[in-house]
Amino acid sequence: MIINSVNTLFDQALTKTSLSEKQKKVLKASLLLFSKNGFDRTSTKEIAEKAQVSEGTVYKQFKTKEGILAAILKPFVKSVIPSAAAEFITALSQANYPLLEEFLTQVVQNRMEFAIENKLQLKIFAQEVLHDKNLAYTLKHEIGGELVVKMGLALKYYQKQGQLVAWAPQRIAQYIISTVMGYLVPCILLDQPLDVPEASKEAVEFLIKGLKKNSE
Amino acid sequence: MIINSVNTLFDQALTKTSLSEKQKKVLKASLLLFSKNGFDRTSTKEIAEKAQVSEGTVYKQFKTKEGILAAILKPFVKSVIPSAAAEFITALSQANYPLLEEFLTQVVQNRMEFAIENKLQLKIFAQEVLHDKNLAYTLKHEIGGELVVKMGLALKYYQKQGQLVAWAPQRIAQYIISTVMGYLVPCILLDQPLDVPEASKEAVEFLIKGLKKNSE
DNA sequence: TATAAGTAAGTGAGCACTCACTTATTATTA
DNA sequence: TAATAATAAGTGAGTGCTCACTTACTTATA
Repeated sequence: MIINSVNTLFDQALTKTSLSEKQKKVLKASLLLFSKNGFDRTSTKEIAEKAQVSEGTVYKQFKTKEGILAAILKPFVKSVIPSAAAEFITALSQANYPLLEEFLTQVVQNRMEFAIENKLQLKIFAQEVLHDKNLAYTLKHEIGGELVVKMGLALKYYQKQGQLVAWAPQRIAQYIISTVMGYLVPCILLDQPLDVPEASKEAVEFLIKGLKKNSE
Repeated sequence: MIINSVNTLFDQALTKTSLSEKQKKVLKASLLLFSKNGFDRTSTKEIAEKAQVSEGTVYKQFKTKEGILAAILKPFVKSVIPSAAAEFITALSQANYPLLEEFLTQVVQNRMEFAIENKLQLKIFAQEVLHDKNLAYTLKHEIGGELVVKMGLALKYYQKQGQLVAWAPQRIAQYIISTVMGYLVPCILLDQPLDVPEASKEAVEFLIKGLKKNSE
């Protein structure tokens, strides 16, 4: 199998780097193999073959196999917080979304699209999180914590508006994330397509019901 | 570190087998090492050391390393469906067809306890699911499908009663599972304790709001 | 005494990684 | 501009090490 037009967002990110064509092929091949078979069940020989490159070339740029993994995951992880934060802010500040439902629809749909575009990286990240407690800790406290703070700003706005239950932002964020994950997990595990507009519509229907402030 | 009183339920299951003491120690050690470091990052030498047993002993009973994994996961996976199905039935019949909220509380609390008791196996299973698409397929269609059918019986009852929204049982089950998973994942990843009564109370509060039939 | 359980030193295969070398690209100078 | 030097990119046959698994043997049990 030849590697071409696999992961659009990933390809875009690659063009911005100063890597040679062969090195980019190494990263693409690694992304595919790691996500399919796992980091530990992928040999550097396999990577070289899939990238149509010698094994020495693999090691010219990336000093270790872990280095390849880092080169794949770092840009992804680093982009999660900024892109999500930006999404919350635009959704809010545009003031286009006076209703909680509109805000949620926009954010849920956008985050689902982001996840689908990065589903290979997400799968590799999940594999690593299950192997490395430090990474799990980072995910919860640094990434998760930061996201809750950013999202919390928006949530508090809707709580003041009386549209959203008065639960802790952390708790509300958890429900939003886990509900969205419910749609993403099968798609990531089985590499199936996801009807994002339909899924986000359904998810938001449930979330709104579960999170709206009951008029008393 | 010595292996003792680690996993109560696992220990109980072990006593029912015809394995020798040393073989049981092999399984216990493997359970701990696999869940902590992952299957691929655990060597049979490490297992033997942790079990205070020679490497040959490991291979007397379990012909391959995969065999050890199967001996750990099979009893767990096989018990998921029956124990859940039994729980749905007892939750319904014991309290003589309780309110949806009472049913959900009972089921959610019970399943959370089951998950916590088997969290090491669950973590190993998750690792494997991310590596093996066939296993992911089995999880979704055989295990998941079966559970939805069993749970669906109860859900349909509550739909007829007018207590539960008229969404597809598959969809409702997904929301229940993902909401519960939201509480379980951090605890499984970081090996932290979970206040099950509190967590299930919170989860049900949200689920009831999101899933109750709106009186029209 | 026969069968099972346990041992520890192998064994060969596969792995991540290296190194001496070749080829391509860029910089420098006549 | 052409020739050459200097640097970088790429190659593939190693290399040593770890790993899953075996085997010849010893000890315990029925």
